[in-house]
Amino acid sequence: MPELPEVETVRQTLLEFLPGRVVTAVAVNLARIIKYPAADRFVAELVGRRFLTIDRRGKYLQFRLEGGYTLVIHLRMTGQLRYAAAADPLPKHTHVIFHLDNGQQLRFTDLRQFGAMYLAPDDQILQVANMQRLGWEPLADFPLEQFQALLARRSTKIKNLLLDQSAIAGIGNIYADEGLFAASIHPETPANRLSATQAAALHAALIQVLAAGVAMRGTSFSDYVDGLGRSGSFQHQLTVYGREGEPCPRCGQPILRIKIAGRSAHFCPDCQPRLNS
DNA sequence: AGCAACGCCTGATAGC
DNA sequence: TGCTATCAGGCGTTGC
Repeated sequence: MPELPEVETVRQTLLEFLPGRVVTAVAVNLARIIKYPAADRFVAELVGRRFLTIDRRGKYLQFRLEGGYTLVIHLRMTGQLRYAAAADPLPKHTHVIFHLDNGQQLRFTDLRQFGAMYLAPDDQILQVANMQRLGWEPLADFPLEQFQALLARRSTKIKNLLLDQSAIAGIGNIYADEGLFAASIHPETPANRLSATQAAALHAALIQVLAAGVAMRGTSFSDYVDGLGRSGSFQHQLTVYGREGEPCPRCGQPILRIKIAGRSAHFCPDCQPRLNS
């Protein structure tokens, strides 16, 4: 599933090809992907516009367009954005195709149809895409003391807090589990039971695993590929995610998987012990 | 306000 | 073999 490192890798890939290109036509084959405005207006307002650059905020891609508009795309679980030649075979579940003035295409493919697109003037796009709620950008703006203070006033399980996009933007299930293992913290620990030292270790661990994920061009665990359809390689570095029953890379104990708030959490029971009452 | 459960989706897999 | 049930989970919504 695309999290911060995967979305960042897609951004970097597409940045090599999209700036300067003009949208000549847009085919919307599944209208529910277009959240705002209605699909016909979405198409009408995109055609003729030129891509300027691409930004990322959390797991959201922001395509800056000529004329003061921004196109926001969220890949959710299985979304893929690929730059391809018009003659390349069209993958199944391709729901939106942006035709470009050089004959190439930007294609959005999404097996589970959870992905989302928004188009609005620059000064309205954050509200339209509900991005104003997003919290710290962990690789750019992640103040340690404020993170420690947030943990101290929240009682929810730390795994839930890491997945809360209004706290930290861009962490999903894979990097949450990997960060907690790297910091030796049990995923069900109440946030306000962590010491300042543990919070600092978690802060450092999150930055470390996210940066490693970017350096390895993402985790291709199931569906993820970059803007040219290429796999990442962080899946080979995973310590706990998807490794239920396999030995912990640190101590050899079998990795456990439990459910926390409906999501799976993977951890080592020896290296990530529960706090004593 | 904080927190948790549910719905949206399809393909892979488990179980009968 | 072929069917059905379950699971995967990001985020918006709903409700406690």
